[in-house]
Amino acid sequence: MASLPVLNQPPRRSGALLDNLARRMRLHAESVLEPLGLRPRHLVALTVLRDRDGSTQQALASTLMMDRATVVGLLNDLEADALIERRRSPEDRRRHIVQLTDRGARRLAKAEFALAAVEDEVLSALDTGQRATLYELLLLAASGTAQECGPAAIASDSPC
Amino acid sequence: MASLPVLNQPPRRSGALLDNLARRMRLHAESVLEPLGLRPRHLVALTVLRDRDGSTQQALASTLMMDRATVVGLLNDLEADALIERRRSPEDRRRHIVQLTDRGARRLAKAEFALAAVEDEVLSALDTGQRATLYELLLLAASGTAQECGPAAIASDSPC
DNA sequence: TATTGTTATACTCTATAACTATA
DNA sequence: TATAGTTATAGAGTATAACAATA
Repeated sequence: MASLPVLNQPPRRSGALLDNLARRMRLHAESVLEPLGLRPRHLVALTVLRDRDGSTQQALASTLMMDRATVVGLLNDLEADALIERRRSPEDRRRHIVQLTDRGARRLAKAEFALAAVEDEVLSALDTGQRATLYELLLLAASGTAQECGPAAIASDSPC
Repeated sequence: MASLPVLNQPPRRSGALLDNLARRMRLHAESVLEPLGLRPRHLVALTVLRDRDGSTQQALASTLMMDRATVVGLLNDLEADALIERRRSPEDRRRHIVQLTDRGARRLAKAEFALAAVEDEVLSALDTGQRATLYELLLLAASGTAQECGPAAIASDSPC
């Protein structure tokens, strides 16, 4: 009978690799984003807001898997630079509707253009096709799940 | 003449997606790793040490893209739990050779086994084949480049 | 009473710089 | 003089809890 070598290997997970690669990308990106007055977490937020025009802060926090309070500070930065706008929801005046401004969209496009060099360097071991595949898988994984769970919900095993 | 729609799209980058997905994975992983006395960054270090048996702290810092000083604290945690060992290099007594202990290897395997559920949840939008592809691409990207650059080196544009 | 956004505070992770020892 | 590891300190990023406005 043939051996089953796969069973003898530890079950290697993507988590640690994902952590490591994200860190490399973030460190390289920081210096590129600095002249644009942005930090990596700002870019993540802007990217989400582009795809989802008009989000409440709460919904944004869920998508980013950050606390509401953390998002407040993040949006303050972006609003101070007029990259996003907050307006009260007419239906529910407790809510703020957050929207990317034209200026914000332009800044984001500029940042993504500048980040091409960073991606080239960090993903230098991947060819063009592999990079495209990676992007598609990341997009599918990130948007497909749509986990509306914050850290607290995860820890408490709530269904969310 | 046919239009070139691709040119009209902003050049979307993987960086933000990578950040977001890594964050989701990390948040979920934390609660699973807690009973094992580990944190996500410990797992990243253990994973590297398994593949590269006998590394100096400096080399480990380069791979993890962390400062040497940060690695010291990280290894202190792991050594206190006897998951890694430090011994002086005979050739150069300034160096510490870091090695995964048997106990450390067992703990890592245990953690990776426990993290299967986390990966199932965070990558629920991906089927088995897609997850395997993602793992392979991440592994290739992370190990292929072998960027021996720390944050300082990146910022200063040194060749490293 | 529950929810949205906000503020104030504390904690974790990390980088920077100064120190020791070896080279 | 340069390098490996360590220590001490400061900064960024985040979560938690308490608060105000609204539902």
